[in-house]
Amino acid sequence: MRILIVEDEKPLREQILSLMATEKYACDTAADGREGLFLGSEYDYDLAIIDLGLPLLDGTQLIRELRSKERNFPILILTARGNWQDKVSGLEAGADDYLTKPFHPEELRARIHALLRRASGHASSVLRYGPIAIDTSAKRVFRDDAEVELTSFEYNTLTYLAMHAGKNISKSELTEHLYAQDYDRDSNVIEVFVGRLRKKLDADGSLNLISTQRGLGYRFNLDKQ
Amino acid sequence: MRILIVEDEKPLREQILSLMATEKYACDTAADGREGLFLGSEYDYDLAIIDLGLPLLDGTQLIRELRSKERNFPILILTARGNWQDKVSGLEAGADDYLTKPFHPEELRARIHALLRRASGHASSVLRYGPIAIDTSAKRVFRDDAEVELTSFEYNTLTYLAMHAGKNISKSELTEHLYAQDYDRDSNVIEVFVGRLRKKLDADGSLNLISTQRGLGYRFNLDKQ
DNA sequence: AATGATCCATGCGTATTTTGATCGTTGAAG
DNA sequence: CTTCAACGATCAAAATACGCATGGATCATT
Repeated sequence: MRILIVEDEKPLREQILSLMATEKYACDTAADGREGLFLGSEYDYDLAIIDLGLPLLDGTQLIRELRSKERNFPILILTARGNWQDKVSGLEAGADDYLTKPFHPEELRARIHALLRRASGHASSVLRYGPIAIDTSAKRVFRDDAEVELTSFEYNTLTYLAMHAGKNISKSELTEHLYAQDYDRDSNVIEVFVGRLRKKLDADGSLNLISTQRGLGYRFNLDKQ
Repeated sequence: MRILIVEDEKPLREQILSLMATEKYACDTAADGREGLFLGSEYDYDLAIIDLGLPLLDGTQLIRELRSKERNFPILILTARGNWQDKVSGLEAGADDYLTKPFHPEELRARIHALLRRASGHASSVLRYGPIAIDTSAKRVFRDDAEVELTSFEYNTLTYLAMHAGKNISKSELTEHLYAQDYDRDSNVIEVFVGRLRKKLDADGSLNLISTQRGLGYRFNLDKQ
């Protein structure tokens, strides 16, 4: 999951960033609205966290611009306490949720998790695909009720594919969502991780869990239940 | 599109209903929260419009119940003017947008459109041309509901032609769109791929899927639906 | 420092793409 | 009605690019 953080106050920005890091989300940051607009227009994020009080381009305006460009990833806005009008104008501009500063890290984590879950069209936090179950809140994976230990990249790769079950996902789409901005594109990490996932979750290949469409990408082949 | 309307005041309910009728949406109505819960649990709507002030079961509670039952169609809530707390608790319960009463019919229409559009953002965008279906987000192609496996160049050639259905597309236009700039022009790759597409998708030629306009290019002959 | 995770380089096998040779079609000119 | 030339279709072989496995290097975390 790739997240855009637009926050002008450095300490808060860093705090959010490190929180996101513990969750293993790939993050890009912007310190003002204009930079946020650039990044948000340029890349396909899974979620954006936007402070409403921003220099150069107001948060509300930023959201409006992003929405008018058909960027429709979920947006969580941060507002100063008690500033009802701001929240509402933010929501009106197209934000999906808000959080008042100061906030508990735990709460931010929960809201982001909820937004990501909803955005992917899954209501429950346990995704079932035949014998494979993914608990997205605990970040644990099971095959036939036995837990399969995955590393965080293996887990992220799997969930991204599973949340787009049936679709061909190109390697570049995977790298874009699993890694932050500056990532060396020509590498075969993705192949390696897909290989590991196949080995760990479908060693004998009987599930045909992840198939490769040469030139088009990978496809998670189990139906959601 | 099927829409659930939960509103206790009869005049307003009728007004919304007639507005929705002009939009050709199929609507069910409920006059209280309990009835709303029954309908919302029973049927799979594309959207629900819910007034927060409801008899028998509060709107917020209704939303919570629906969400807990994994009904995740978008929900638009109606609130009395200036009742900030209500909006927020409604959004918190799982609503997607809100509108304050009284409202302009035009505004309700716009918001519903926006919500439906957003909700369909995750549905796969399938282009249908008679018996041929192209799922552009999954990059998969079907003929008469059976999947046809295409290679990436075959797929790209097909989608380019299909997205310009009815028009003559010259071979040079195709090469320009399928290849990076400097491509060796005198080659018959395109002919080969068109041949493969015809064989895979219309082996007996009964569809006349892609016709050749000698000297001008190729034409995809099915109408978009 | 030790452990585990992630990343990178290599070589191999194979699906896909490209080529080139040949054959079929078309439409205009003789 | 033929002939001809230009264009497109087809096929199989050749070239290529792609993905995979593997093992070792690097990086992060403890």
